Formats: sequence, structure tokens, C-alpha cells
Amino acid sequence: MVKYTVKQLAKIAGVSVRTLHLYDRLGLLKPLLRTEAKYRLYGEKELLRLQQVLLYKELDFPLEEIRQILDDPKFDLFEAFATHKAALQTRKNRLEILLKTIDKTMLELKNKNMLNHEDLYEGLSKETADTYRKAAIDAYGDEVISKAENHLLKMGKRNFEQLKAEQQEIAKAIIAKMHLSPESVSVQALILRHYENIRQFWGTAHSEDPQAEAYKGLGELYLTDERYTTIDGKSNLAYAQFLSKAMTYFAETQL
Amino acid sequence: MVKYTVKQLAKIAGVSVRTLHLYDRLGLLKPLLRTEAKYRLYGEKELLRLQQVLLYKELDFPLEEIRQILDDPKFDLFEAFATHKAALQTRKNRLEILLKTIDKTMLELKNKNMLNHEDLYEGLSKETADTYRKAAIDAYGDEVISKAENHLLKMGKRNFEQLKAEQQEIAKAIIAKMHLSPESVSVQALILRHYENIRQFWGTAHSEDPQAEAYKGLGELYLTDERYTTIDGKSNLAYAQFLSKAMTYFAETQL
DNA sequence: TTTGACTCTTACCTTAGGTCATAGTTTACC
DNA sequence: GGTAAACTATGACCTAAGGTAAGAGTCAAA
Repeated sequence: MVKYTVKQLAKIAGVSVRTLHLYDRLGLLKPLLRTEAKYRLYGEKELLRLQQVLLYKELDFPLEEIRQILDDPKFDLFEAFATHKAALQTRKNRLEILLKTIDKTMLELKNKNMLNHEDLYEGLSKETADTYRKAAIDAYGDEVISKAENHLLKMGKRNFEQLKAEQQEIAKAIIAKMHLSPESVSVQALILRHYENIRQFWGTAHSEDPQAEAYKGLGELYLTDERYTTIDGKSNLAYAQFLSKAMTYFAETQL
Repeated sequence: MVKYTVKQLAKIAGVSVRTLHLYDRLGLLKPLLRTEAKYRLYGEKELLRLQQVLLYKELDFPLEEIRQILDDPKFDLFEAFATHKAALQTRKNRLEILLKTIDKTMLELKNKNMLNHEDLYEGLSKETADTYRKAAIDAYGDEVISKAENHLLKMGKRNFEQLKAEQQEIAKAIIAKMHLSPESVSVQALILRHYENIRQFWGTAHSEDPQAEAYKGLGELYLTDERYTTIDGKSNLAYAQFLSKAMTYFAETQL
């Protein structure tokens, strides 16, 4: 009957002694017995169990769940795996998006020769522009979608990027003026730029139709769905409300 | 001059008050001033800085690093991003392989109608090292290897030692599992770490090229040249064979 | 018998905050 | 002006999975 001390078992399994102490306290791996001096002694069965623990640990299961799996033979292993897989999948997707964002940002760092984080901030809030497009789509249904997207396609990539960049600038400028009234001239001047920009996205720059209601509607949409005013992944209610107010005022007085 | 209380700023930025307390204590975001009752008051600049903090946080930067980036305008942003990206990439690769492993395992659970974790555990001492003596030495050329060795020369000494130490760790962990099948999930999880390590040796961590053949080739090299599988000064043939088998299996099923 | 290696428990540290608890402050309403 | 509600401050303890260290006890070889 072979017995292992903590040090021996730790070395065999490639973990630290502290880890074995912890597993003992968590009930994840109890020693076979204790000597009268309280020394932990492990047998073959314990080594085997430890291997199993490490197996699940490699798969990123939390220790508590591992304990349940090993202690309860009726544990629904398949279910556990399925759940776990979904969690891993989510993390992977998130990492993929992060990687894309970082790639994009590094490219901008290179191209624009940006020197500090403030410029970077500008670059990343570009996502804001995308939300405007989604807003237009959701607000006006499929037929307007396709018309608008057709327009975007004809517009060409350079102009598109141009408009997006401009929107990002506008959004940043508006945020910087949120301490003023949405009806202030200073803000309304920015709203005008915002309005012109939106019209170009919509492809209705030369349309004779009244755009006032549409623009007001877009502003209200910003209020009801915070996805459209998400900045850098954080919804910004204050910004949504401010922007919406400013847009409504603009539409009522200028259009 | 607009001032925000903690609650207001928290709401605007979409974080908790506790978070602002924490950021204050960490020196990540200090309030503009304190009232005589010690209340924190933030201004526009603080709001802007908070936005930046959240931006980097979204990208998974640790808070301490964010503080450095924001406080030191000469901080090498590009370098920081590159390092960070590599870390994220490694995590993503790891998740990808874990997902494949879990898929495979779930498939086995289905097919073999396995009911508990013990069934997952294959091949207890049923296969000895002698089984692997059927070495296939002449399958792959070593032109891939010479390319790798070139890279090692270019790699700095510090990184080299780091990676070497990690390899020794992995090797010991693998040896501890040689009583299992090289194809067992438990061993394959370690092989994943080995694989990631090797890729860094090769300098191909971000390469999109298929690495399967190269990795398999390396495994077979272990069989022919015992310099590559020397542990603590002793060559270990059984380990070489075991490792080689595990690597081949890994390359064929995961890559 | 002494030394060195090993082991024990206890406890504090790490991330990025969450969740109370207690006490002081400001605002709203009557 | 008084009171109650809402807000704020600090401090403490909690999370996962251990790392690191302190202080004390134990074992084996010289």
C-alpha cells in the first residue's frame, strides 16, 4: 500500500502543496488518512481523483463544480458539458471581437500616427456611427432599409468612411457640450451638422420631402432603445436624452 | 462649471458608485474636488477621463495598466497593444481547442453511452511504453525544424529562458500522467500547453498557416534525438515516445 | 543531538468590484 | 424650522484559485 506525502503527491501531479491544502479544505480531495502529527497521507485512489480534478480544471471548470461532478455519480455530465461549452463559446466570441477592435485600433495608430490616448479615444468611438444606421433601419422598415443600403453601396467606401468619421467627431463634440442647454446655439450648430450627415446616410439629401418628422422620430428612437446610444459598449442615457432633446428642438424650429 | 456627484457621474457613465470609490482609491480617477463634507465632485475633464478608462477596460486591460497609459503620455501605446493582443490571442487559441475537446468528449459521451466520469478516464496502465516502440522515423523531413532553429537564434535570452522553464514544467506534468493513454483528455490538455509553448518558440503564434504537419514532425524528431527530451539531465526514452504519440494525436485531431 | 527538510495552521495578498453596516450630510416637503 | 427621504463616506468582509510568508511542530540523517 503506497502512501504519498503532500510534497510527493504535489510533485507527481505537478501542483503545489498549497493547492493540495486548498483542495482538502474545499472537500475536493481529502487525504486517505492523517498521521498522529496531522500529516496528510494520500493513496492511489487519491492520486487518481486528483488526476480527474486536474482534467476538469484544464477544461476550465470551477472547482466547486468539479467537486459536484466527482461526488455525485448521477450528475448530469452531458448537461454540464453543454452549459460549459456555451460559456466558453461566449468568451471566445468576446475575445474575437476584442481582437478585431485592437487590430483596427493598431492600424489607426499606424496610419494616423496618433500619439496619445486622446486621439485613440476618438478613433474607437467610431462605433457610434454604426448605431445611427441601425436606428434608421429599425425606424423605417425594410423598404427604406434596402433603399438606404443601396445608396450606401453607391456612395463608395471612401465617402462612407468620411461620413462615419464625421459622425464620430460630431458625437464627441456634442458630448463635450452636454453641460450646456440642448437648445443653445452652440449645440444646435452641431445638431445641424448631425442632421446633414444623417441625410447623407439616408440618401435623401436632395429629396423634396419634409424630413422634419423623420428626424424627430430618430431622436425619439434614441430614447426608447439604449442600444442606439451605446458608446464604447456602455449605454449612455444622459447622452441619449440630451441628443434627443436637441434633435427635437432642431426639427421644430429649423425644419 | 458643471459638477457631478458620484451618483450622477455613475449614472452617466453606467458604472456603480462603488466603482468610482475604487477608482479614486486606485488613483485611476480622482474627483476634481471634495466638499467640506468630503463629498466627491467631478467635472467635465473627469467625465472624459472616465470614458477613456472604460474604453480600455472594455478591451480587457487591467486597471493598473490603464492608469499607466493615461498618466504617462509617453507610454508606448503601440507596444502595449501588441503585447495585449498576443495575450488575447493565446487565450482565444486556448478556448478554441478547449471547445474542440469538449465537442469530442460530448460525442464520446453520446456514442459510448458513458454514464459517469470514471468512464472518461481511459487506459489505466493498460499500455506501457513498449507499445510505442513502433517508431515512425522516416515520415517527415526536417526542413521545418531548421526554420524553427533559426528563429531561436533571433529570440532574446530572457524569453528563451522563460519558455524553457515553462517547458520543463509541462514536461513534468506530462510525465506524471504517463500511466494514462496519450490520447486521454487529461494528457491532451497538457499537450495544448506544450503546443502553445512550442509555437512561441517558433515565433508563429499569430500565423494563420497550418501548423499541424510541423508539430507532428517535431514529435517524431523527439523520437530520433534524445537531446530534445532530456529531463533534469537524464534522457527519457519512454517519455519521448509517449510525448511523440500524444503530439501526433493532438495534431491530427485538434489542428 | 543538532541540523535541515518537511509539515502543520493561520493569515494576508492578488482582480474588480458587490454587498452590507454605520454614521454623517443634503434635499424635499410640510 | 423640523423631519424624513435620499444621498454620501468609510470600513469591513466576500468572491476564485491559489501565492507567499510566519511561527511552530515533526521527522530523518549526520
